[in-house]
Amino acid sequence: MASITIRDVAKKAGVGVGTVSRVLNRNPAVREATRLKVLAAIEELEFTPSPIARRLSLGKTMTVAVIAPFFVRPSYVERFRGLDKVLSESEYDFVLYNVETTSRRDHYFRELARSDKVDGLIIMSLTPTDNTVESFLNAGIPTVLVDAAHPRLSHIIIDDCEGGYNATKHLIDLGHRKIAYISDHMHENPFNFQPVLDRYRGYCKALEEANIPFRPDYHRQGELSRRVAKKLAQELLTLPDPPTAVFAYSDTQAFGVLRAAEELGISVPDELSVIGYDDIEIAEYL
Amino acid sequence: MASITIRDVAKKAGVGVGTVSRVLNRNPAVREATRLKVLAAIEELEFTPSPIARRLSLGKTMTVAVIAPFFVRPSYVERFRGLDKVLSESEYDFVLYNVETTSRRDHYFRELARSDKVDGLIIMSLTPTDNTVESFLNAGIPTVLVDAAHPRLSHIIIDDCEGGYNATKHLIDLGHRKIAYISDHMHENPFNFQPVLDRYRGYCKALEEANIPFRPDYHRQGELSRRVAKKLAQELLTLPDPPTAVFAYSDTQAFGVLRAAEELGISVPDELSVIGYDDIEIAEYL
DNA sequence: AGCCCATATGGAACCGGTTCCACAGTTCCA
DNA sequence: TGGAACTGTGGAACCGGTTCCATATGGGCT
Repeated sequence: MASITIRDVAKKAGVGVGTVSRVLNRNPAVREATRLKVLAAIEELEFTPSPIARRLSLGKTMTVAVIAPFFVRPSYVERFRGLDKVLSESEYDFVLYNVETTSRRDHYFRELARSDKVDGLIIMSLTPTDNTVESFLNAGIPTVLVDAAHPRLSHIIIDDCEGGYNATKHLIDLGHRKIAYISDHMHENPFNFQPVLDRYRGYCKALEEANIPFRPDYHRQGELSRRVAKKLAQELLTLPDPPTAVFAYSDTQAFGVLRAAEELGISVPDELSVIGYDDIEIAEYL
Repeated sequence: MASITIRDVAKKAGVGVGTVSRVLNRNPAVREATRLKVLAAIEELEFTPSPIARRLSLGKTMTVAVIAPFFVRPSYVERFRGLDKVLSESEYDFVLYNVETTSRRDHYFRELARSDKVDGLIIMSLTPTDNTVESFLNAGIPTVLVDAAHPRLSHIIIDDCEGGYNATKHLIDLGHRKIAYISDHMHENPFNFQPVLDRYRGYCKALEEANIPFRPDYHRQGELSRRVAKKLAQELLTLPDPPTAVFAYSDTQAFGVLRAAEELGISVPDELSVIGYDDIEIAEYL
């Protein structure tokens, strides 16, 4: 309650505030005897330093922000686990900013470009504009993009074009020629998700290499949900000339495809090959 | 960068710092003309107030902490979405503390009992000791438990005993008498998860009411994973007198049961009834 | 003994807000 | 016309740390 400050400790230990601060920060220029006196006072008063005051005088926030769209999706959750693992061993907190609309995204981008709001920024699957990037750089905030790229920022990306290519190639190698692709929306794609475009490019490239003409009726787009994917798969599988294989943009959608096949009495993998993407934990069920 | 403070604004607008602060806080005791002068200066200098300094002088942290075990599990992720929805509309940030070991839990409990670390605390599925609760109350930190209870704290719980009862009763009503239960570990249960014990009690209660004797060989415990649940289900289904229905503690485990049944060529639901718990999103696939 | 330097320590100033007290300027009524 | 009451405003003090400068102390060297 009535909080105990470094000054109380200093008084009790009969030293100056600077000395207490040095003890707290493990500054070696403190005589052992003094250090013990201070530690005893800290112990006795049950003093713990105020992180906020520390942040103010240090000019650091000890906070890393993570901006991610749709953070309930399994592939993000897995990444958070990794972040947590590293950050929980450090002094840093991590604050999650979930983005579900472009206005929310822009809001956070503006907000966090304040140099004193966060010390570091991890942005997932969102590509900031040049102006926004400029504002991060000006504010001196280290920023890393994951699943997105920008020439002036560090980034980690998956080669989704290669991934889409490999998935499609695999189906071709299995002997398929009629390969459909169910993807997320490519054009009304509010965040310009790079992976959506890349996997599609990979799909086209693999077809082209195998001299299989691209069939627009084999490419369906829809919201990233099992329900919608199931509907799209039904459309595909009831075409006069249905595909023999389906490449799904995400594992979630692959489940929808499986469900549709099941309902239509089409056996997987005997009559239809299905391939997903992401390898979320539940995928093991397949 | 060279950050702009409220004093710079005050000088530029030709007013005192108190007035600038009042404008920022929408204090009505400021004459309109003055307010406009201040706003113009703010605009011109591109001033944005430092949240940390604000927190220090306010003595509030504007932060809500959420402590949860195994936050990658779908049922938690769904809850975070709800938290995010509310908090993102407020001025508060939310910081996630993931607990995977008891030492981590105790660490956070100790750490966060500092009155100046967070303004509020949400604890999921973990039951703090009386001493810990005392420390939260002393520090004046509003605390809410979710999926756990304590006489001195607000809490939200699911009646897991009732849930376990209903699930089991449903199977009994379908005509089953040989009902197995696959649960999480009940005794080497590091966090004393209440639901684990309650669902079990509900299961026993339903059996008892129907005069079905409890059979220890029908109750298997194991780690909360599909893989382990599958193994346990295999054991159950290959008993000399196998159950005709399985109640799984979680949906994740129910998937394991389905997988085991499939591999053994046992058809669900014709030859075996399976019921899960939680209704995570993927469960719809069933 | 006298001087210099290294080491330890005290404490004021600072980080950038908020708050509260004091005071100036108006308004209003006796 | 004097003064009480009210409104707006300036700015010092404060929140609780860190940092840096000044000073005290002690040892080693000539």
